[in-house]
Amino acid sequence: MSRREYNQYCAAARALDVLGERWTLLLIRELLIGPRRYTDLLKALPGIGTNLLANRLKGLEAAGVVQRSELPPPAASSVYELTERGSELEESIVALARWGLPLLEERRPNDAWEPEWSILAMRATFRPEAAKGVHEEYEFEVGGKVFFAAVNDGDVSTGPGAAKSPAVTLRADIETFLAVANGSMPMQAAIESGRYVVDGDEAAFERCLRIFSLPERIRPKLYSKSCPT
Amino acid sequence: MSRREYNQYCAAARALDVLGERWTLLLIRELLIGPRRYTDLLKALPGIGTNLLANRLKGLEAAGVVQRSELPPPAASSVYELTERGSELEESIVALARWGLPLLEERRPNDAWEPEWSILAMRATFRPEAAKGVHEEYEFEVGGKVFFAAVNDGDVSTGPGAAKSPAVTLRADIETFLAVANGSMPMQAAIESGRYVVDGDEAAFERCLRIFSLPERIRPKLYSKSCPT
DNA sequence: CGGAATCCTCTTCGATACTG
DNA sequence: CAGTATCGAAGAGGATTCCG
Repeated sequence: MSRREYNQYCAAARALDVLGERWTLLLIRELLIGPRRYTDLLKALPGIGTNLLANRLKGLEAAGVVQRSELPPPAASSVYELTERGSELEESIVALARWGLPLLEERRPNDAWEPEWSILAMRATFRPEAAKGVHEEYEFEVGGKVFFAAVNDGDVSTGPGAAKSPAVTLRADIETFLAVANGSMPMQAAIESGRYVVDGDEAAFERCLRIFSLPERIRPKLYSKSCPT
Repeated sequence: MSRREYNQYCAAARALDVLGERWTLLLIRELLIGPRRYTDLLKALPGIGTNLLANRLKGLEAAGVVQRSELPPPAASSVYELTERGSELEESIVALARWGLPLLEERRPNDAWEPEWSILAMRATFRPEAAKGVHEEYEFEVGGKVFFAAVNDGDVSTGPGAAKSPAVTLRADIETFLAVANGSMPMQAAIESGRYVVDGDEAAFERCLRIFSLPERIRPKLYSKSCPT
């Protein structure tokens, strides 16, 4: 019952033997954000089908990429999480995401979106050259979910939860957050409409925007769609 | 007739909508080495099946990742090559390959291997910290195929063909080259057996080995297999 | 011979239903 | 909540044929 393999003595092919099936890399993306229960994963991956999820988890567990762990008694439930080896996939997934950014354009009617996905997206849009000498944290609250980005010179770490001491806090509803993020709504307009709220140091806010801006080449596409003149 | 898509407003998911099908990333790996004719691709991807290859190429062409171009009259034939956008996948594929290196272990009986694959493999095993201050080229000839690596401080470029002015030239048959590369045969033994020939500056040779060595953590696995004592 | 289109079988996917 | 069982639909893989 061996999984289909490529039979090539090539590191990329061997990686794809483990990761190349449908859903697998998205499942790992989900676990990169943090440990998740089975049903959380089902919800975060609409369309996966419960048998496939179970198969993938089993395969990844056998491959040493994922492990189960039991939560302590009060919350008697088990979660899936990445092993250390699994966490090393972050680099690959962020690289893929970076390549995929120009494909994002506007959100389509059936597109799912979870605020947590920003946590990885920000690592993909992070521009080290704009972050030289910057040491500060930003906090976000989108659709009720809180996450942070901690910039440290040319480096960034992001995650769920609050920042320790944010220089700025940004709050928005999902639609407004996405419209600003993908460039189809100017930040200025969003703030004036009251649907985007910024608290904290103004200069830090400007830095935050520069550090996590989308690559320039995809902005024109977006603007030309939403502002056809 | 729409391809299966994930319907997630997420850069990684969008990238996988284009790249996630079976064979696609390996096909791109092949084109990263250089332009290829249809039949070259069939040979380099054993098992793909001609209809799948045609489908994948069509899909990637539609996605702007691959383009066809006609060679000038003498060699009246057409080749497939990556567009600029397609070439930007190098980072993602090298990241995947780097993650897959520990899975390589020994070559299995049915594993295909092409000398050209070293061209990408060397970008995956390249260790920038070992290449600080180094500016020189290495040339390789394996199974009759020639390729080079040009190290430039913390940077490397690799490709098919001869180096301009190699500091060292390494020559070996396929089996010996692989055995040394994956650590199951000591370089010393290979040279002494006469199946591995090194020409040029001795110090440069040592640097070359350090710069492109496999990560330490996978070496013990290999040695314990081949030297069970 | 290079570059596919067609046909046929087998596997995998995806959705729903069902179970501890 | 966390999966297993089932089954039609889509995709993969191999062989063969077709066209220039």
